[in-house]
Amino acid sequence: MEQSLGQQSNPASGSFDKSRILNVKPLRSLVPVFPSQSPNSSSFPTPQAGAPFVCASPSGPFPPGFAPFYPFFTSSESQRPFEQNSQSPSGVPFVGNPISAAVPLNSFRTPPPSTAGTANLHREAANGDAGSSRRNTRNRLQSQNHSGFTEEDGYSNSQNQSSFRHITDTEDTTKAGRRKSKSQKQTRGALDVGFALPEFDVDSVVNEFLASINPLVIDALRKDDGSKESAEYTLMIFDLLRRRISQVEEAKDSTPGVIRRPDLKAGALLMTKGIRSNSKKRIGAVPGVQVGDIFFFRMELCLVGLHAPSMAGIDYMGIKISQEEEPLAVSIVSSGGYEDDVEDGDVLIYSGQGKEVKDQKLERGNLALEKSLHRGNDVRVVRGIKDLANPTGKVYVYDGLYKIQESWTDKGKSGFNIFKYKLVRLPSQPAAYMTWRSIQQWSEKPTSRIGVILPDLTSGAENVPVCLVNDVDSEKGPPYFTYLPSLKYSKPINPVEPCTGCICIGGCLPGNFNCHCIQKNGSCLPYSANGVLVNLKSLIYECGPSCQCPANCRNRVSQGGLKLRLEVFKTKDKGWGLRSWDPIRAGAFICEYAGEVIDNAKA
DNA sequence: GTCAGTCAGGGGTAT
DNA sequence: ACCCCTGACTGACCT
Repeated sequence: MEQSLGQQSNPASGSFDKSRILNVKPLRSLVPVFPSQSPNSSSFPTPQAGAPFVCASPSGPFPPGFAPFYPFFTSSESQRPFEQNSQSPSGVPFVGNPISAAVPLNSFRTPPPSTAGTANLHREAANGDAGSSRRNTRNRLQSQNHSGFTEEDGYSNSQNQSSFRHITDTEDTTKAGRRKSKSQKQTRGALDVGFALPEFDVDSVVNEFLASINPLVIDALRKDDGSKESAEYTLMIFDLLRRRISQVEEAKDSTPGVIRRPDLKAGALLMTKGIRSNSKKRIGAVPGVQVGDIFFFRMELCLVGLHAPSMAGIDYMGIKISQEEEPLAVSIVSSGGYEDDVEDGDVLIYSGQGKEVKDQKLERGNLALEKSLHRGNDVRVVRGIKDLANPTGKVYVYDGLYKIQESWTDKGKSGFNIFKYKLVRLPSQPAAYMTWRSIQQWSEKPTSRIGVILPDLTSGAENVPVCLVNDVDSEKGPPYFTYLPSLKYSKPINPVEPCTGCICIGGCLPGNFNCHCIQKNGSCLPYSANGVLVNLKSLIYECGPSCQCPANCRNRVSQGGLKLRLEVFKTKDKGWGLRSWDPIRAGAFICEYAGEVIDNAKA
């Protein structure tokens, strides 16, 4: 996506808001990434003019010559974020709502100062809004209706009811459907809510979501099968859909023990709709996918055509050689499921497929790897690694092309024969997996990173250290720089109306429509179980000190402070920058945008 | 917090 | 129908 941001080196004209947020794919390496200088000949709607660091909102407004590059409907309506009931041209509520100017969060971690003004400010902020930003958001707050909902997400209140109403009338005659609706009734029966409940139906939400995608983008995805844009649009749509499904399913049925797989559901839907990239299998590099690209789900590998099987580790295809067709391996995923040997970053010892309850056979993927050894074709390798920043998750890194050098059979721990394949990485490919291996070392011992000036420039102000690094010249740090973990006000802020907290003793849970904080967020918890924002919203209400939920409540994500390993680093020719050692999922909280608050006059 | 165990899944290939 | 280096969830275990 960084390439979409512009091609010239002139500074931004200032005619649009740089603080707006994009839903972008995470950066893939520790190499500084800047907007591409190369001309873009894609069929996708991409900007023609711009500059490095130019940042445009998904929904505009766009500078001259800067076309929208967001796959959802945009209209002049959507550019007014405080508008009630914003609708797409087709009359469908926007799924990806316009995001207003970024709002600095007040720190919940620092104890309130003793002055009355700032104490009030703290209380106000902790109720889910931020001091000075409250003034910015007053319009929105005034647009709340009498039920206490904001209209911003397009799914609240009366619209909610109409959006979801027909679902209750829809007969689901499947077994699963009956089971679900039964449990849904039980859940609802236990609740005594004083307002009309929204009816959550995944199918309807999915249909609304799909309807909100600009058909031109879907058309372009089907025609342009294999480009950077098609891969990135596909992944962006997948992740937005996955998070939305996850949110709706949780709110609909929060019964413990129900295993939900929004990744599979979102993936299968996009597959059937043709929203995918490189649907035709091929040997070698995949257009639009670069060495070092990271993925968070196996389904993403399917969708961009990197590795087709949703679970299996070996992907292969039949290749006609002279008269006969023989299977050749095209890609493998090394994920630690077998006794692989990954000592060296450029060499991978990969075990054949077949669970160790009997001798493995030379068939399917194993046969394909054997044939590829003899034919000498390139094999794509994806490495699965533990996501240190998110212990429940895994990260898949595309590590480029390898060749199979030899194969043998070995006795596994269980005593059965397993096939082993030695794969060697082709030279002159950018570092990918090895970068992540290095980061794991740095996390344990930051001083092992080359060019470290300070292991923690926050001096302990954050939960995790932020490294200061310069491996390009001798400068010892950015000038005129003081680290502030939270907002600093030059004068006290006037208090605003008090907020009512929730009474969720054990923490706010999805589906609890009695929760005041969930109601304020449009009857959906804004965060997933691992703290990722599940829906595009311009304003989130977190729990505060007047709430009875604990500090680890799911609705207190930003209050947990920085969790990612960041580093401030020197670039070759563009000054100092900030990057992350940890992979950052779309929607994840990174850090508070803190600093000294100045008024217009001072600015 | 970590780990192993459980289980419902989807895409693709083989039959 | 079958295969498979998923991923969400649970509960035992440890610190």
